[in-house]
Amino acid sequence: MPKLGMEPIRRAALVKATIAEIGVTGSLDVTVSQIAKRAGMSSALAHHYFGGKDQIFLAAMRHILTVYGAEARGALVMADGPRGRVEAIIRAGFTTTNFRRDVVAAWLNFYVLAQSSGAARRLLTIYQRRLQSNLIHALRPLAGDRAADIATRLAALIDGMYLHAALRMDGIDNGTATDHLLTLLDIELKAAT
Amino acid sequence: MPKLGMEPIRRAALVKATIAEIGVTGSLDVTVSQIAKRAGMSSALAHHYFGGKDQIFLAAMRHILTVYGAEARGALVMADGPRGRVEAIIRAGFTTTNFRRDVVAAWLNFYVLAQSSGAARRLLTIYQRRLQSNLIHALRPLAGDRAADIATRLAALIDGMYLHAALRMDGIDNGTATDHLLTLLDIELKAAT
DNA sequence: GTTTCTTGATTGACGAGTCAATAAAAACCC
DNA sequence: GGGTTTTTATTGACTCGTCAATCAAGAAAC
Repeated sequence: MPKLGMEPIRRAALVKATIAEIGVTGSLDVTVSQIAKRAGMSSALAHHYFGGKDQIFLAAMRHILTVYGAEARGALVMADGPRGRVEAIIRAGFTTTNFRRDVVAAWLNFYVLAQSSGAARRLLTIYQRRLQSNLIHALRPLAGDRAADIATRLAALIDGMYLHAALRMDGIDNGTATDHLLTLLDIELKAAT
Repeated sequence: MPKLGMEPIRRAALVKATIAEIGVTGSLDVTVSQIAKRAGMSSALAHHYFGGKDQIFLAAMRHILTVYGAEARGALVMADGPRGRVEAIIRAGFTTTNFRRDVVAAWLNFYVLAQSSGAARRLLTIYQRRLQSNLIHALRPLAGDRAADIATRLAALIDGMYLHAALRMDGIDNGTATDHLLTLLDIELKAAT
């Protein structure tokens, strides 16, 4: 039965299954057995490849971050001009792939975990810094000194809208969320003295 | 030993202890025993008064919402003019009492829980509607038809800033968070055609 | 025959919820 | 008022389930 070179395949399957299972439960209260079963293997194998539950979840989150980063970078090179770049960054977070039910669930739990887990916090910091830096660079030609300030507000509104859209608060979906974000961008740039 | 009329006292102690314990753990993975111990009683008594873990946590969250609501209402009546009212609403969420480490932790976990628990979601909806409605009423004299739209953005930025401040993302604390929110208010009002 | 892969079985711990039993106050009865 | 019953408060001990992590052993490739 055993074929060679299974490690990367198994790892990928486990990561995928972890995200799916978190999506179903809505929380990190997911057993290794559930994950392993969905990934088509025994729980012992999951432990064998990842060592422990925490590391499985961190790998899953790292994967989400990677996909998100790749998508954002892709949109960034296709974008036209500074304004288009900011738009691309804003839109990246609300793509169908980055806004799937299970990915959203993972993100929310990730925020919670970042309070207590150093590893999670570090990962979050990386995401945050990258977002902030991308925004500032794109905004600089449009807003000069005010770029950093605007970027902070935009970044916070991105997360806020993501949260509201995730929980369908006030009937917000990813479409209206991006609309509001682009509106904010408009008035921020208009308000440049 | 047993004194009469203990129920409200015990309930309050358990609610308080629950929030504290969530603050320490950072998650809802808190045992009833831990909560009960901190509240100075046996875990059996906690079950006796609340029935189950879920209900203990819901009561804790209801308490946080109540305190927040009271504080917001109080600030609202003291506020001067429409603009002052909006400011009061914004500031209420970042008060020292509403921004304690343990309260923040409870909020984050509450968002996660709202994905899967109907009761939590209902509670969140109430909070959300009240915030939205307060904002709209305060904004109406200042922005007319645009009030609803602005309120949605403000509400989302409040939650976003709360999140960023909670996780100390980008060095944001509750002070700078409110600054950014007031800045958004300024430029939203300035952008009125 | 050694390395890679795989799992069933097991262990050990932990935790939610229940229950029977104890104790004190209150209410009732004469 | 003294005795009895009922109500409220309280807990230690226990049940039952779950789950992370380990391990020894089997099977296939090399």
